[in-house]
Amino acid sequence: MSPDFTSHCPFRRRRKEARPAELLEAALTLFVEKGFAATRSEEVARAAGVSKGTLYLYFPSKEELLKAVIQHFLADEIAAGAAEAASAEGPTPQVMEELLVTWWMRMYDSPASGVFKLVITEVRNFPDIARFYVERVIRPGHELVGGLLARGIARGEFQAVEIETAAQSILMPLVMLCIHKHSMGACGIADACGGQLDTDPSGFVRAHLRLIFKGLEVRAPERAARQAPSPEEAAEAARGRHAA
Amino acid sequence: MSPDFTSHCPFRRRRKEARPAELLEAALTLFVEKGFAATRSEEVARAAGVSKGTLYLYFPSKEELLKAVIQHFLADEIAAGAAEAASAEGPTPQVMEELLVTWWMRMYDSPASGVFKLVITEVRNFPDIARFYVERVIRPGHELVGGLLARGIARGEFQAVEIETAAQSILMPLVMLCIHKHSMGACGIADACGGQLDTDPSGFVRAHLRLIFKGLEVRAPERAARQAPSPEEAAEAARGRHAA
Amino acid sequence: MSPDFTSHCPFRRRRKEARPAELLEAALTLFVEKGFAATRSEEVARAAGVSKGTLYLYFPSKEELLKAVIQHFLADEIAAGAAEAASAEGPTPQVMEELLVTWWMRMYDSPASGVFKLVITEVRNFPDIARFYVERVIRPGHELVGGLLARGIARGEFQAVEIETAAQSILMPLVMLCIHKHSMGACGIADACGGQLDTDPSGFVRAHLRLIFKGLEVRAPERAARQAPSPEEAAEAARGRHAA
Amino acid sequence: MSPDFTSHCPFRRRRKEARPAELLEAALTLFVEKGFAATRSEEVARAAGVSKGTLYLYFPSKEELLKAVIQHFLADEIAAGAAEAASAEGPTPQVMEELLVTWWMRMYDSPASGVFKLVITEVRNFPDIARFYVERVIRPGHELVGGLLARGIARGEFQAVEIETAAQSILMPLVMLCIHKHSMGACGIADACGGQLDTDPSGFVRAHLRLIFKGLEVRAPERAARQAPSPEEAAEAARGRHAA
DNA sequence: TATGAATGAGGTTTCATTCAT
DNA sequence: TATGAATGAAACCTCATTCAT
Repeated sequence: MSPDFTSHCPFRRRRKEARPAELLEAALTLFVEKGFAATRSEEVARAAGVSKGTLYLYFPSKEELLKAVIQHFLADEIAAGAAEAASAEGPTPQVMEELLVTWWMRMYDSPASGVFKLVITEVRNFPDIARFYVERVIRPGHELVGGLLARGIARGEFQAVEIETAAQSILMPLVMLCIHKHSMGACGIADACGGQLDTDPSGFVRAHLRLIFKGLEVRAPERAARQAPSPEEAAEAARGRHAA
Repeated sequence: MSPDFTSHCPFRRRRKEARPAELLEAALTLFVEKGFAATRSEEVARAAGVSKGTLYLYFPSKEELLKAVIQHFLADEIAAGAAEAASAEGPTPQVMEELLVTWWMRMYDSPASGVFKLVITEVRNFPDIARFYVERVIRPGHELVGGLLARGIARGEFQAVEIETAAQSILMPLVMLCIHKHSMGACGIADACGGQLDTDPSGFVRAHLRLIFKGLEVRAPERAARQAPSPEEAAEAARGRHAA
Repeated sequence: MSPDFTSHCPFRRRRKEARPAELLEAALTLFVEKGFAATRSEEVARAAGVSKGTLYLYFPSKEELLKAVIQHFLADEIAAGAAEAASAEGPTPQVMEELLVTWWMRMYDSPASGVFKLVITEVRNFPDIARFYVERVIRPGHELVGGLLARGIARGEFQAVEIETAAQSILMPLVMLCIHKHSMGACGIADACGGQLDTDPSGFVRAHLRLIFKGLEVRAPERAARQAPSPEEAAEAARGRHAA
Repeated sequence: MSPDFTSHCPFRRRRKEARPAELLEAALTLFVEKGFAATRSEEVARAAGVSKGTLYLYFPSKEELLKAVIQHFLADEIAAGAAEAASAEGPTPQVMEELLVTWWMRMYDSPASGVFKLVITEVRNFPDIARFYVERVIRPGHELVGGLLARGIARGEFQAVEIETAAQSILMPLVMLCIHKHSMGACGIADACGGQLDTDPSGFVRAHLRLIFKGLEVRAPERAARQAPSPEEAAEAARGRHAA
């Protein structure tokens, strides 16, 4: 009865093929903003520019939509960046800093940054999510950081710390940065948590990593350095101080 | 004018006074587990051992119950612990370690640990929450840690780092530990994030703080001090490399 | 356990005996104001200065309270005034005017005036009410007015109109006056229906009765008193008389 | 942008357009019968042949449905009839009688007759209603009758009575007739108020108007036409005239 | 007798999902 | 393929009534 322009019209065809991705992105945004249960499926449809019924042509239920959202953004955005670590050259701290800052800020700026909040919120209601998340986010993330830590330790650049725990200390603030962006950070309370999180997230990531690298304590050797540093020590200290 | 018979009725009175706390605890547990929107108010009532109607004798709406939950557990549990910092004696790193481990593990083991997840989840839907949270949690927490950092710097124990940022690096993993407890950690996936988070949270807190204190990098003076590694040191390094 | 002062305390005893009447009056006021279904039984209790439970010591249910309210105020206030008609002396129009104005304004000023609105509102939900109302209000009212009309007709003071219908024309505006008091008249819209209803209800009753007595038309004989009617006027008057 | 398929679907469209009116009529009937608060919104839906949810597609709440009911039936039925008065020709009493009988019986027979009971019942709970009612019913009604009274007075057909008060005397029984239809009259008590109200409402309207036109009293001039009044009669008549 | 905490049936409203077009 | 009207289960909340004190 109503003529089907769809198959003849390249614009519409493009729209049709783009639909699932548009729906997923709209769903991610809304689920992250309001939570899964508090988001109405019609809102998702409207945000993607289609009607309620159309949503159900692409996803059989709201719950399947949630799972698809998480899979999609885990697969595309998060895992992608992790691969670049292997080929990196140079001193491990610098490699690690550049790699993590680059990787994480891409995450932070992409819609995928919301997935962390979403997963935290919904894992207990939809335990399937846990499997994806462990496999696609936690494991790759820890392998990336753990690999770099192991390399640093092997090369004598890092102390022989317990790798898993150190990876947590490194990664957890990065994850919190993304969570913050989509919770407190979206509430418009200026400087809620110390303004740097909102105003200069990559600066925070960098500062965090350097604190982890250098440590907080003023250690004996540095005080020793006042007496007589070796030439190597002096050079390294200079570099470190400069960078900090 | 009308005599208050309630005060003559000890059983009734005790229940009436106990009810709000029972309801708040039940509500916290369920809101943290399932999220606010996905928790039915009748579930809260049943979990507190009363009927649907009774809940509404004490809280005028589900939303007010949420706000009361957050206020109650922020006020009672979180802020309480923060006060103990001022009177501490001794070297700042040890003081800080003992204080934070004690404080945070009390949080972690109490129902209040769920508030972090709850706030993250709901703050955008109920922006009133943000104010409480900043005033009662974020600010006291940062003041506690920031104060200790400032003391350490003043005493020459710590390097002159940017206090706010360092406080974030210190606190964020602690917050993540609580969030983890109520999200992934409650999903029954063994070793989801490296088992230590679930099996030995206080060990993780301690290890995290020591990493922050000592730093990751092997700095020249340390190597210089030893010159040649002892056989034990060499063996340990090898094992570390192996583990990684 | 709680000492029973009631039996020893004259004030309280008086209160106890007065309770039913206080509850009935509070109930009437609220039922008239908000309607039966929209009035909560606790509101009635509070308005009477007792607690929810006490209401149920005197009336077994909200519905029985309604019936008691209507019976009480029909019996006491309305029927009472009707008896005075029989003994009246003098020309029927004056008797009628004085009697109806007096009787009705006592009604209008008493809480019983609300019963009309209440009955209209609730008869269909509680058909028992209809019986009371017909027996205690409609029949006595019509007998009062009908008796006076019959007397006037018998004495040649009134034309031989159909008594029932004329009684309706006389009484309906009086009933409407009471209804108005408790509906539009209570809405604070000045002059909603022509201000006289609100500002001078007895003036309205009197004017209404005089209009009924004298009629609206300027009749031929009156003009005849002034001058001789033209043939057309006579014809028209005849037609008018015929139509009547 | 998104094509409107609704317009291609005549069955659907017809239903969608018909629904509001069907719901309004069902709501009026039930609200008048049982009162607003005692009517469940599902009853309204079922009476209109739709499900609970569908009602809420057309009206955002039960309260808005009430307001829509009153607006709809005030606008359509009541105001409509009032316009016909201006163009009428002939002697004012006849014009008035024909016009009011016609107008009012159309009201009486239409569902709109219930609006009077509904407004009386609900106006104090929803004061917005008062404004509509005054503007759309009371004012037009009084203007219609008041205009005819003024015309009659100007032409010397009517005595110079106070127009507002006389309009009340004329209209109030008509309003009561409608109220009666939906309260006592619907209770199945035969002859509750004198059977004519139920069996011959237009007869009542006509009789009421004639009583108002002619008046009840047998007046001196009429008797004068027949024979000379006795001195007593003259005295009594004088007294009567004085009082008036 | 008087209280008011407690109950739970029942009311209003929402929303995931279906389906005729 | 796309729509949005329709549904009804289920959520939130109210309130008449009970009952231990």
